[in-house]
Amino acid sequence: MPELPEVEVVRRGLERWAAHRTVADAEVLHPRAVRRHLAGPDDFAHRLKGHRIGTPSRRGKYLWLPLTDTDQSVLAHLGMSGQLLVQPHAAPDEKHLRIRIRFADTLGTELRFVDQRTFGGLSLHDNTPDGLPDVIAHIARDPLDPLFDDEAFHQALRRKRSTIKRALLDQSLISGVGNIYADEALWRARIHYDRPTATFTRPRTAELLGHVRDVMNAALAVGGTSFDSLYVNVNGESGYFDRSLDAYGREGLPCKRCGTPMRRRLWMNRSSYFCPKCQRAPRVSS
DNA sequence: AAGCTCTCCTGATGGC
DNA sequence: TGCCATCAGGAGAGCT
Repeated sequence: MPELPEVEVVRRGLERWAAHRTVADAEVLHPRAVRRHLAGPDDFAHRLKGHRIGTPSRRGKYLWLPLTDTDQSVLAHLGMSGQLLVQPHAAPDEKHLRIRIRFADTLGTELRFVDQRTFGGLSLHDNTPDGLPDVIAHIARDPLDPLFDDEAFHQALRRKRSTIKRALLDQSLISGVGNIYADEALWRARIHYDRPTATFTRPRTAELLGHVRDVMNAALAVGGTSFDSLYVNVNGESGYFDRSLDAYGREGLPCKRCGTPMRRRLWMNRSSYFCPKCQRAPRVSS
C-alpha cells in the first residue's frame, strides 16, 4: 500500500531511470488505468508521443512527470497496488500490465504501469502556475514538504469537529499519510485514533507531526514498506520497513512499549491497530 | 456545508 | 474440491 515514503522511492527511481528521456509511444492496455484522463486512452497516448520527460515531482501520494516544452504533466497515482517499473524491452509482460511507455533512445528499457486492483492510474493535465497538475490543486502539502505549515494544520484541527485519524487521512489537510503511517504515528505519539481534533493543544499537534515525519523518514531510509509484491521500487525491489512496524498488522502481539496485546478495530471500512493501554480511548462525549 | 458512507477492483484466504 | 464471504484500502462521488 503505497503511501508517501513508497511514492517518494518510486519518484527517485523515475528521476534516475526515466527523466530526460523522450517518449516514442505509449500503449494503454487497460482503459481503466487512464480513466482520470477524460479524453480517453487514444488521446492520452497521442499527447505523450514525442515529448521529453522532465524531473519527476511529488506531493503526498501523487507524483507527476512534467513534459518539457509544454505546460502539462503526466500525473500518476499508485492506488492500492500500482507499480511504475523500468523494465528491459525483453522482459515478459506482467500479468497486470496496464500501460507501456517506450522511449526514443537506445537504453533498452521501457516504463510500465502495472496495477492489480486498478485503483491507480495515469492521466495528463495542465499545470497550475506553480507547476502542479490542476486536478490535484486541492491536495495539501505533505509533512516532508519544507513549506508545510504546521500552525495552519493545528488551526485546522482545532476548527474541525472530527477525530484525529480521520484528519490524518484527509489529503486536503495533510497529504501522504495512509492507514499504515497513521497508525504508526499515533502509536508513537500515544494517541487514540478517535481523539477529537478539537482537543489538540499546540504542543500535542507538534508532537504528532514530529512522529509522522520521523516514521516517514525512517521508512524512506529503508526503501518503504512492502508486505507482499504489491509495492516495489522501479527496479522491482521491496522495501524493508515492514520489519520495523510497531502497530500496523500487530493484532494480539505485545505492545513494544508496555507488552499489552495490541488490538484491531474495524473503522472507516479499514483496520486500526493500537495499544489499549498506551493509547487510551477518549472520554465518550454525549 | 462539513462530515461521513459508499463504491470502485482483484486476489489471497478461510470456513463449510 | 469447490464455492462463497471476507478482507485489503485511496479517493472522490454522493448523501445527510
